[in-house]
Amino acid sequence: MATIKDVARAAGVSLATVSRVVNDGPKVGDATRERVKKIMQELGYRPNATARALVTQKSAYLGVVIADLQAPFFALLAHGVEVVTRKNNVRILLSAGSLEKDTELQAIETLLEHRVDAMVVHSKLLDDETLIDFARQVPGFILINRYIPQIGNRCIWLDNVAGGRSMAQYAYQLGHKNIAVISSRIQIDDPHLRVAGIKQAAAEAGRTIPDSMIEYSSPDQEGGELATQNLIASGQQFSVILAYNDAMAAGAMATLLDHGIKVPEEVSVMGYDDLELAKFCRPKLTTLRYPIEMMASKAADLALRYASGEEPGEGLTFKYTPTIVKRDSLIALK
Amino acid sequence: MATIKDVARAAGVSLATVSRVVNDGPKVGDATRERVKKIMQELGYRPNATARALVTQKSAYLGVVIADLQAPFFALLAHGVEVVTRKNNVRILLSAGSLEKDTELQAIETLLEHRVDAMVVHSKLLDDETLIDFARQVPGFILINRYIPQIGNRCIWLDNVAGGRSMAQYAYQLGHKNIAVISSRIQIDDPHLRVAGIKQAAAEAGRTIPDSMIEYSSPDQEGGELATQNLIASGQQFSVILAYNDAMAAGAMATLLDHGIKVPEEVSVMGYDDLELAKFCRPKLTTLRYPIEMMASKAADLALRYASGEEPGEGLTFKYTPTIVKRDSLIALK
DNA sequence: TTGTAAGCGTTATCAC
DNA sequence: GTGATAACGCTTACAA
Repeated sequence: MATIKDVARAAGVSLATVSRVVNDGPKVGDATRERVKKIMQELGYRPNATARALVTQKSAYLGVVIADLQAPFFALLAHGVEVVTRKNNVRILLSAGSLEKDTELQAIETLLEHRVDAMVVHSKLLDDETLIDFARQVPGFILINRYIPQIGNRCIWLDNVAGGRSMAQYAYQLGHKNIAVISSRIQIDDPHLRVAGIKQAAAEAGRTIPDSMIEYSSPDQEGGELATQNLIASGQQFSVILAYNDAMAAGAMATLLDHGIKVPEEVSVMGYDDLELAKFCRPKLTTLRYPIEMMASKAADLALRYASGEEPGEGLTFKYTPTIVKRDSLIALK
Repeated sequence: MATIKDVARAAGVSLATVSRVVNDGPKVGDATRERVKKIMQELGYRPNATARALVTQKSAYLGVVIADLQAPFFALLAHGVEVVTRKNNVRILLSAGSLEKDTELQAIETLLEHRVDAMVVHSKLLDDETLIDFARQVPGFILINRYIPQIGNRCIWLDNVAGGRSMAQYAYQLGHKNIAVISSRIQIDDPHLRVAGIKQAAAEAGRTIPDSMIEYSSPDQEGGELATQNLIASGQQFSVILAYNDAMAAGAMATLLDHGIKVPEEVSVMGYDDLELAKFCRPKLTTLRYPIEMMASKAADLALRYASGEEPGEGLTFKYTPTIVKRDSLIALK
């Protein structure tokens, strides 16, 4: 592939001049400029971004660390980032960490070796300390879906307690008394926070949710089915199931239906995330909207700005609160 | 950030020695190796991948060009690539092209400026010529979802004609006589090829599908709804709708149901893609499986191998054929 | 086993 | 306006 040297030679000018032309620099004669441009065209010259990054000390890369592109949730996250990188003429360097501590660390380290200017990191397994450390090293380091007080202005996160709380509040408000919960057994904070929110709302309503009404399972459709089977088998009475996410909710609905229990007439179901499937399953899922795409865009925007020298505001915080999306799977209790 | 120089100085050795340690090179004394490693640790040294790429002339990047991470189809494609890159310790550089000719070109050019070793490109708008040109320039250039004979061994593609054909064959086989089609109005080849396949099967069955039974609309749920409304409004008789993709099929089912037409008892519906939503919508969608993830993995694998010098076999071809996934939306006509 | 030095393709600081 | 030339951080012959 042709280099700047080849172009210079062919055009009979110096490297410096070609460089100026490439970068639309000032102080180049019109005639020279045209000539050089023509030669670049002919030679199919493409400036080497790697070399450029080396000398300018900025890569124009934004690193993204997520678990797995297969999950629609992460795909949406990545898309939110992509939209703003495209606008800023920055490239995305992708690292999937597949929900293991070492892999997550590895993913971040690799990105750093590639000297990304900025990064948007989704990490649930690394310790606060490690993450704080990275944040101190890299100005453009932004955490998404996690809040660490010491680096609060580098965190974009969803208030999961508020989320759980508003789910339960809504159910109580519609007259439901016996709430069942199907949560995730994955060892991260989110499930606990959401359940805590639910319990808080129960307490505020002068009620309690017994532990026997809370099932933990894998956070997918199958997990939702299993959890719901357990709930039904236990013989307990409930008029609504609050799910950890939309997939589990869909699984719950399928299982209820299989048992001849009408949704939402006999038992209502509520999801969490508002992914595409919430609109496609039947009945359409009433759920909590997780504005992950918007949050990811915000994260990318912030990462890029901090990377280019902007100082993070002191007490700044970027907390998002999920909102209820009313569809057909949750109705008032008669 | 510490450089190799800093490490060398602190360890009292030369650059070369440090470099050898970093690369697990041979001929380094054990004592020296340990000392250098310790210093690297202390200094938090991270080899600069950019500099390394410059001198070795290989970036360890694989570029991916897709339209938009928001679409589950493309997310799956990206995931298929990611799985392979992770295994090969290669990084993904992502470029979204959002279905515009210039943007697609731009995306490829940018990737080339970053000197990706390999690339997996989804391009529907660029001319054959342009693409052939890129393929000749870059050994690791692989096209996905498109077939260009001149560079057949660089193409991973789905046989859309066979796809359309098997949809219609299956419908005829189940006793359906009047087939309606809802296709995509996007100006790419795929819709035409699929419709051609459908017509071919019709001809083979001694039937024809009048143009009035083929509706073109946007390839999403809304488009499916619109197309189906038109079909119903036209007053024509049909017992099955073959859709361009799952989203349109879901839209069709919704509209049929809204009109009090039972699916599949009165009208059957068949999708194309087998995305997640096919399992979540009700009735569950009978559809054609598009093994995009597997195809993407194959593409990445191939790209990486060609990039590292392996010669593309001469007559090699990588054609995939979609298979029918039987669920609940399509039944035999009584 | 270790060190020296050239060079990868750029940009940027000086001169002229 | 244009041209030398020194970096940028690393790898890799070639010497020692």
